[in-house]
Parts: sequence; structure tokens; C-alpha cells
Amino acid sequence: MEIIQVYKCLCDLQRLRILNLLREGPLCVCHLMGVLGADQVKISKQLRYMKALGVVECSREAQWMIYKLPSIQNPLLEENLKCLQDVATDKLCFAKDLSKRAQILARVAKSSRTCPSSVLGKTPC
Amino acid sequence: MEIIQVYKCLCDLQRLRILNLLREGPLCVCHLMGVLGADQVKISKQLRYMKALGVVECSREAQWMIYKLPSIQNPLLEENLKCLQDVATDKLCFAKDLSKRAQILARVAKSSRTCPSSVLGKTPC
DNA sequence: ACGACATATACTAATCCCGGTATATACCGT
DNA sequence: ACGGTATATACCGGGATTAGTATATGTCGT
Repeated sequence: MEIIQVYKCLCDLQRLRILNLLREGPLCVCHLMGVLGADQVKISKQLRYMKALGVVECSREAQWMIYKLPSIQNPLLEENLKCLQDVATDKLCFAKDLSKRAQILARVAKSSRTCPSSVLGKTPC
Repeated sequence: MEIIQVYKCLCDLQRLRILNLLREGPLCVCHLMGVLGADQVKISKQLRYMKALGVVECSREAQWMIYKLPSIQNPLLEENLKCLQDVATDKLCFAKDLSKRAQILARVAKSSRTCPSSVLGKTPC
């Protein structure tokens, strides 16, 4: 993963929000849709782009596709994601996204549905 | 200056090299051309783009246009520029650019020409 | 094998960004 | 006012990115 690729990934708000969420733990596409309030195609395409840049990885769990940050951590990426909460918290949505993520995962955990995010999400990578 | 704008500026190698140079002090366009080995139009257009993003400022000194990092420092930008030397030093050109910059400024300082970079460059902002 | 769900891809159009060539503008010294 | 130097802009074409709609693929339960 090269430095330019990392910045290419960070330079879009939607991607930044996705990375902020994945930092807490892996997520499936449908949960990303739920938190970001975006349609499936848009999320899928962003994820494909991010995967091509090498900034996310994915694996299939039954009918769900689980996305997560690379297993080999990238210091540049990690540092930038770490300070997302600090930067312009009021204007932006990173904190709000995280609580929405917690809500969704909690709701899913109680239901009979077993989307893997509800399990994986509790054990941040 | 917003977070996305900063990353939009960082996600191109040429812009990254320019920022790395400006971190040492203000420079005029012709010296940027010299260090980066790029033609005038290319540099000018990148600078215009960067200025529109709010990541550089410029001011005229006689016939030269002097570019520099914003007087109000941006922590996100500064942090990312700071670690440029560390990241993949061998593959990339950031250190090389800095020594080329020093060469050029030294040469200019000796000559009768008085491009302001030769003065301003010695007093990093 | 079928229907439902989750996700990805194909196709198309619009926009952004980049590169090149040509030309314009601003300032200086004479 | 004129020629030279430094820099910016206009114009154009190509490639990258984004968005929308439609369709395909993979997996599950029955």
C-alpha cells in the first residue's frame, strides 16, 4: 500500500466515513448502508475502489461480504484515522456514525438474524 | 481549510513534492520548476489547484510569485508533511528534492539575480 | 430447483483532473 | 514605449472518478 493510494482513499468523505467505521471492527455492506444512509451500489463501488487501492480487505461469510482494514496495519493510514474524531468534530459526522453503528449492531444482535457484523463488530480487529 | 481538501491535495505525488518543499520555506515558481524538473504550466496549474483548496498561499514579489504554506497552520497538514521523510524514503523523492532545493537556492544566492526565494528560502516560515 | 436476500457488475452519462500548445498578463530595466 | 523575464490563463483532448439504472452472481432456506 503506497502513500498516494492512502491519500486517494482519504480524500472523499464517504470513504473517510467508511474507514472510520471499519476502524472499530469489520462490517458487512448492509450495515455500512445503514449507517451511511447510502444505497447499495454506491457503497459497493466505493468498497471496490478502496479494495483496489489496498486500503480494505474483504472476505465472504455466508451470504454477507465482510470488509475490514488490512490485517497488516499501515501506520500512515492508522495515524490519520486516529485523529478523525478530533478534527472538526462538530461539523462532521464521524462520531455520529460510530454511535449509529453501535445502535445497529445492538439491534441486530438481539434479533434472530445473524449477519456476521453483529459478531465480528464486537471484537475490533 | 477542510479535512477533505487537505487530503485532495496530498493525493498527488507532484503536489506532495511541492508541499514537502514549501515546508522548508516559501518558493517562487521557477525554483519549483527547477527542483521538480517540470514545465512552467504544469507547476502553475498545480499551484492554482492547491490555492483553490486553501492549502497554499501566494504573494507577488516584483516579477516573482512566491508560494508558501498558509500562515495559519493546519495541524492535519503539518502532521502529514512531517512524516514524509520517514515513509518509503528509498522509493520516493522527498529527500532528494530537499537537497536539490538547497543547491538551487545556494547557486542563486551567489549570482546577481535576486529571485526572492533565495532570501525567503533561508528563513523557513 | 425456486424464491429471497446480499452483493457485484455492466452500461451510460457527467464531471473532475491532467497534460500539451498557444496566448495573455504582470513586472522589470532601458 | 519596448523587449525580456516570470507567471497565469484559455482551449482542447484523454483518462479517472462518480452517479444512476438495470442486471447478474452467489448463498441460503425450503
